[in-house]
Amino acid sequence: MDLPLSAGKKSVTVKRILKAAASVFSESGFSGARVDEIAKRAGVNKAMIYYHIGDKEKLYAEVISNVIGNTAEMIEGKIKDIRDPEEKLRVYVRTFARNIDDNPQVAPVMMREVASGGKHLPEVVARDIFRIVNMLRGILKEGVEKGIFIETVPFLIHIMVLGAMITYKTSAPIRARYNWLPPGIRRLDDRISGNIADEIENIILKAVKK
Amino acid sequence: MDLPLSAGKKSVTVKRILKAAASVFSESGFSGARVDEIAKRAGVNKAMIYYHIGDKEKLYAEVISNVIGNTAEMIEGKIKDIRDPEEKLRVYVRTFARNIDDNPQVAPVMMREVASGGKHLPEVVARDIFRIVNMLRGILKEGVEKGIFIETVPFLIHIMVLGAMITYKTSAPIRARYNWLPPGIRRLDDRISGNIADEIENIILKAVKK
Amino acid sequence: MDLPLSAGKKSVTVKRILKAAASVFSESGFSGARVDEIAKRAGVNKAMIYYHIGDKEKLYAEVISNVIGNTAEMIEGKIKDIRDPEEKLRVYVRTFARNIDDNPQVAPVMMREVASGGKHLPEVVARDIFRIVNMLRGILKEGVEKGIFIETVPFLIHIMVLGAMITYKTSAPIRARYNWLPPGIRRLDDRISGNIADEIENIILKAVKK
Amino acid sequence: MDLPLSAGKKSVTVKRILKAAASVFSESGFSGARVDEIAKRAGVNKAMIYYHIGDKEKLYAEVISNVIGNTAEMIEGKIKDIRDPEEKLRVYVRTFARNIDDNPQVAPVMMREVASGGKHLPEVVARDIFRIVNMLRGILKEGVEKGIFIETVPFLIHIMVLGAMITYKTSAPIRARYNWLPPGIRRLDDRISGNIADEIENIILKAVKK
DNA sequence: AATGAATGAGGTTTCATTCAT
DNA sequence: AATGAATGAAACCTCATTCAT
Repeated sequence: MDLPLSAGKKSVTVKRILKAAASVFSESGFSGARVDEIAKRAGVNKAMIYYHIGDKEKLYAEVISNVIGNTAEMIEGKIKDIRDPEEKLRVYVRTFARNIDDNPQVAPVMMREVASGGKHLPEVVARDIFRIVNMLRGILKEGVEKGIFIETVPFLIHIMVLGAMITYKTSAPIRARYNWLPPGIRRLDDRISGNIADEIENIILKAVKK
Repeated sequence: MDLPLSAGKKSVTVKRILKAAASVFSESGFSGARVDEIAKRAGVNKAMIYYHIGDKEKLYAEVISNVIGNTAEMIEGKIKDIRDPEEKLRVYVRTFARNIDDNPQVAPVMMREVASGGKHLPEVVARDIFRIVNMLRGILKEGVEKGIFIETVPFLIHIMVLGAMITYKTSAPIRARYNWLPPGIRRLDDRISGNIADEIENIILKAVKK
Repeated sequence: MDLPLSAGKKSVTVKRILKAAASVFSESGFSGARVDEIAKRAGVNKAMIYYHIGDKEKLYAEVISNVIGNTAEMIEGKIKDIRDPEEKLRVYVRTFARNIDDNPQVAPVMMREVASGGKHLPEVVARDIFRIVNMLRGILKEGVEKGIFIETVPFLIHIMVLGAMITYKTSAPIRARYNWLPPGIRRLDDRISGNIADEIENIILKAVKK
Repeated sequence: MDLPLSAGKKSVTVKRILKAAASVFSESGFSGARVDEIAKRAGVNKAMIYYHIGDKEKLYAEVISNVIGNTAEMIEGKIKDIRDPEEKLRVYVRTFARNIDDNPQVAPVMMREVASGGKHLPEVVARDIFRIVNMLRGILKEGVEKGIFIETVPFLIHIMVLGAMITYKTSAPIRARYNWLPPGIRRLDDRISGNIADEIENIILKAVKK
């Protein structure tokens, strides 16, 4: 499945800059990122970043949009043909997991963005996220109406899924570092899709189902 | 109940520095934080930071230890006199929530620390966190043995609780910003203790109970 | 004859930085030198020093290499075509003197470097100095074999020539300062080449000859 | 033989400060020396330095006077009862050597002082040094009159002795560092008194004698 | 006399941004 | 579109000196 990062008719230079920027920002955050490092990884001259994109803030905004925008549409696509609310909820969780796995920058970037109070979050992206929560509300509501789900707070369910996933994902390097950790924690894969997503799916569904 | 931030026989100056540092680091992260700003908020000459504590890295490590260390002991204290695993689990969740509410730096600092792959996480603190997960494992295991819980992955349960709470907490300012958000999301209090913690408690227990 | 300071294909900016650095370091030593002052004298933005060369230590090492490296080769060139050991020794002394006169930074930089136990002396430069002593040993040995010199300790001879010259040279400003000094001391030129070098030459040769 | 460093009725604290200062200044020079380090080595509180002595410049001046002042008198004492100019000259050299050996700070401090153009040299000390040169002139003149010495430039002779000795002495740690140096250079003791002083003595006398 | 804490000026280094080519 | 060099502001850190006790 293709990922939205660097889509469209961007020049190859711009694409490389954005890709490099995404990786540097995701590793170091906005203030920790160095424009020099981004240019180096992109294999382009630093001045090109300013020429093609703009200053650091502009660049960051661009990255954010690429990395955590456009998720809603993707999930919507996956869900629209499904009837059963339970199955919809399962796909919702799974798609989320897939997205986080396939775009390794999503989790750290989002975490930092949240931690900083969304200081750099473009409103477009906020709206996109809201659309996702809304979608979930629709699923849950439908389930309640059909008598298979109990009443819950959709936003909380969303936060639990999202929070668990990004925390799980980003904690992988930390867990890998300490060899005194038991295998049950340390060896857990850093992929969410698969076992972890399944487990989350089950927990959420058990919590939500009548 | 007293909170661990700046306990012990530290001089008043050191306490003020650590407090100021905690707030600045939690707002801006390591690279975003300005030593000048920390000194200013502490009402202290900048050189005093170096005199009493050391450089920025050392200061950050100190803050981390103060902010997210010593949580294990606190939770253990709350739980040790309880018999019933279900009640233990509930108290576990509630205590966690209380801690996050009372120490507003915990959530953002921890998120960023996780997002950066624990680059600055002192091992002591990592061990402390592990102790917490271990405690949870004990609770869940006891519940399984007593026939009231189903088998689950303790670390995942921990991550769901933790992830949900810190994400919920830190997302408050973002949610507050957009007035096009429905009250159900926007007006949700930024406190976790109370409704939110209750809801999380219920979800987790429903997911875990036979 | 061209002097080694700032030779090669260095950019004009780098050359200016190194020249300014040499003069400031030779006046004030490593700790006393101010990067600001070096930038100012070089007519260059301070950041350029870091861009082109590196930090203060690196800059100092570069200066040391330029200032007191490459002396051996120069002396070797002057001596290789001479047969007579006595004449060789005379040229050795004279060339040394010329070098110290023409590169006013040599003497103070070397003195301070020695005084500090060679804390910043790059090994390359140490080897270069050793080569010089070795050359002198060759000359003295040849003289002994030809029956015109007595046995001496080459390193000591070297130290006497070198020590006398750099001490003489650097003491000039001090001598000039006190007008109660007799002309025989005070007015002595600060140039070594000429009278002073002749005198040293004669003393050394008288001491060494059978 | 007692050395002049910290003589008189100075309090024990002052003595310790001056001793510590001498060692730090001799290792690091004026700008490189840290008042903190001096206080630490003296085992006294930093403020005491200002209370008892004054600022860094004052402290340095004090050290200089103690370290390289009072040499003239000592040499005069050693020489005054000797008749023979040749023997006088030998004792002159030997006493110098002893002084440098016994006061390890003399050589580096003097070198740096010379290298910096005597920026911090108190005039008293300059006069003391002049007295030494004058003494040497007397010896040489006497020798010439008695028909045993040839005409030489006294200051140059002085510089050769002094320069050789302090350069030899301070170069010891550098020579010790490089194990590729031949034993003839590397293993040479760092003491001057004895072999080295003898050799210098002989060279100078051979150069000076008719 | 002595101490630990405090101060402010200034030093080194970094970094986003722009310029000239 | 692209580059290497340049800039200035600001960040971090140090250090001589002084203060309060």
